[in-house]
Amino acid sequence: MKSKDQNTEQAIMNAAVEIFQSKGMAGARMQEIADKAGINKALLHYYFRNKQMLFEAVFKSALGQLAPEISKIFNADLSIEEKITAFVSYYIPFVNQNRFLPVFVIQELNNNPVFAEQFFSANALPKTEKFRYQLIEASKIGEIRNVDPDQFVLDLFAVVVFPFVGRPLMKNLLQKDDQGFDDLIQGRIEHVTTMLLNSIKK
Amino acid sequence: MKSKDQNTEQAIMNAAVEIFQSKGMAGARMQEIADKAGINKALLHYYFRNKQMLFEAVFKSALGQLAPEISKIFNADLSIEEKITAFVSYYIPFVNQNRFLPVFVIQELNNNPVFAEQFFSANALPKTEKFRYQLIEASKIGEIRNVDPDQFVLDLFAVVVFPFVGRPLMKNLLQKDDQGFDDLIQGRIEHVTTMLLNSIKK
DNA sequence: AATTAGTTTAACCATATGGTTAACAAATGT
DNA sequence: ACATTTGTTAACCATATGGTTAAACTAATT
Repeated sequence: MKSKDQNTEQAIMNAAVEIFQSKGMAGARMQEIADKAGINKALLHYYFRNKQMLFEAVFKSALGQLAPEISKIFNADLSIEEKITAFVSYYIPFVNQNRFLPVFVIQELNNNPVFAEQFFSANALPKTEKFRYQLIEASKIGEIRNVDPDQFVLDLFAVVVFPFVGRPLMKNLLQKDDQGFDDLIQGRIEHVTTMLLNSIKK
Repeated sequence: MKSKDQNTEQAIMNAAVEIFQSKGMAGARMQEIADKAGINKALLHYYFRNKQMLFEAVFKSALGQLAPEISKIFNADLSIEEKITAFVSYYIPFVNQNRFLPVFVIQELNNNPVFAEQFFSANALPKTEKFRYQLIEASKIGEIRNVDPDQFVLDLFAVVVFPFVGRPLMKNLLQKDDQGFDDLIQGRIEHVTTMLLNSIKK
């Protein structure tokens, strides 16, 4: 085998990430991915039988890292504050390094029933029950403000994920350039942590 | 002219909304839209010259209602609390009635440069400067906690928009069925309002 | 009844696109 | 050395898709 085999596969994955990210599954073109990877289109089908399989490979590789870690945090033996802090501190930098993921997931989950099915059945999702239970208990004993745990988990993901999903929109709305928005993301871990903790403080 | 002309156009728009929402611009098929509208594909091109124009028509019709109202709220002569309350109370029900919008915007803004350009140049976006200025002033005089106004506006949109964008994801994560998630949305206006106000309270 | 303008359709066209084939090139094993 | 396996390419194919055309149909208008 040629020495290139590893590099080629990686080159394809990298190219696919970019194209899928910016065009979505439906909008992505195999030719464009091949071009960006600097190879022939047939070679794409040699490494990844078809578009769907390439798509899945790219996707799983990125998501496989994220979900278990989040699950671990939520189910660890930590206080609410610690979990929120850990979640935010882990999630934001990760997504910042894998910006294509959220738009990708959102996009395909909304558009692609086959994908959705596989996605959910692949136990890719973190379990949040324990954390939500913790919230209920804490509010019972008056440790935190009375809050619907479902709403709070929704808030948690919202403030963390949305900046990446809505980046083009918010960039414009807040009149930032790319640098300025990146700076905002940089400061987001701290802001979001205190803001979330504040919102449930008694 | 036949009496049907209005109905046909509306039927097309309705069909297009559904298809564009669930498939995105790239994934939508003119044939499918025609089928759903109960007409011939050629008739689609008779009413809307091409896919792009149909897309824009559908989009503008929905967004045209939203942006001005948001702008009005942010620039009105209201207190911070009143603005937050008004924003949340208006935005959530509206998006709930036009669920395709956020995914639509996010999707195309991330994928379709032509769309992005038109979208931003059409002054479709609310101006938030005044509101952000208000936040700065309020924190200066100690009326609210010291908070980065950009981050807060980001939070504002995040907690309001994300549930609709991330619906399939969060529905699963929180183990809700459609009814359950709708109930959550229902309670969201109140939750989000208090949570946001709480997060900046001294 | 004939004309006209607007509406609708079936059939068609050009092209883009996902995917295949067959042949060639480079490693690898024997 | 040579046969075999693996990697890579150019050319090709079938189909899906956006869009067009020309003719038919409908309903007012003359």
